[in-house]
Amino acid sequence: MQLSETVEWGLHACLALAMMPEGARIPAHALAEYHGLKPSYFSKAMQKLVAAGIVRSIEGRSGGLALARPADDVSVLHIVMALEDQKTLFRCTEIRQKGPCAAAPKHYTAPCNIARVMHKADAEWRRVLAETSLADLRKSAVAEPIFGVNEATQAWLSETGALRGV
Amino acid sequence: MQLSETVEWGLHACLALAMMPEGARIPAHALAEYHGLKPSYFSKAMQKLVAAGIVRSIEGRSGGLALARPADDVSVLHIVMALEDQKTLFRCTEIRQKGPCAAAPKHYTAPCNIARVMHKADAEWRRVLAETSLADLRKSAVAEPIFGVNEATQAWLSETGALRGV
DNA sequence: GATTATTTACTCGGATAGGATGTGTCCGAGTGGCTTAGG
DNA sequence: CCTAAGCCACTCGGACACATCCTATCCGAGTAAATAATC
Repeated sequence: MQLSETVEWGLHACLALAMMPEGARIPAHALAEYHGLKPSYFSKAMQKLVAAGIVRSIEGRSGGLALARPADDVSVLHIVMALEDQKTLFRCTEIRQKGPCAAAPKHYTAPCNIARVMHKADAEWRRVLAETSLADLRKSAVAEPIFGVNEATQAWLSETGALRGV
Repeated sequence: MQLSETVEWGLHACLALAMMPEGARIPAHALAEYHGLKPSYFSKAMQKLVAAGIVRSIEGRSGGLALARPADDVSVLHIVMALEDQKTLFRCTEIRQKGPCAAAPKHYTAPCNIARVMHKADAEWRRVLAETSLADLRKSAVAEPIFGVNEATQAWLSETGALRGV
């Protein structure tokens, strides 16, 4: 029942993309290496984000990945749902309509009280995730830098030449 | 990432147990048949609830299952967590500490902003589930009866003799 | 008739397969930049 | 020197294995009731 590990990857990757200057792009394998992740599987997660219209892929020799929309228009929920195939946490199979004592289907109009609670919790979960955008994450990330990481990142980017289109 | 189907089973089963008179018990296979579920796998879900101290199992010839605690002391969250092995939805593997640009571990004190958002959403999800107890579910279930189900249930119980210890 | 030992039917619980989903890897199609030949 | 064609390196995307967890099933250990034997 746990979220796929690619959710964490995708969130960190999107945050990194949001930190890049406008018009810049970075290859998927470089983004994976930067985060210490397996490039092959990481690219699969990126594919889902591309399919969802969150990330844009530039093909060709100096291609790479970039955000497809402004960071304000991408919420954490968008990313999570894209990577989890838009599935809800709880699924109601209407077992109350099964069994020897069930009534005719016409008598079941409203969802049962159990499904109501579960869906309410689900909605609250999504609400929190929808409240935070990539721009918010970028803002707090900038406000709370980790010692030396920014410098090391700049050096690594210029050293490897992973950043294109600047 | 979806919750196990046994979550729905366990919730409906616990609600059914909460509807029973004090001191009564019902065999697991009868509870499964009543809900139209596969008895063998259903019993596994019940085992988890027994291990969690939510359901009590009475052994022997006229044994069965019953709630181990008053319905007020069992929340929906308790049941869900028992069936999902107490796991959190999101798991942070601290990938920010990996990769070529990461700083020394001593510099990572607070959780990262991504983990904060995810855990906050997780907490809200749990909060909603913790707010509702089995007693609440029973109350609303009694207030919104489905046409004919109560009568059919009483008839089925006396016909099969599934209810013991009354 | 009451008590006790035995049988028996029925319960839960764990050990054991099968299937779906998440994880991991690889290679090919396609594109844009670089090289090079020509004007 | 400038232009244009061809080559090449590099990109993403999908096709292909492996592992883990969820799903499903069965059978055995153990218990309490029912039964039978005894006092």
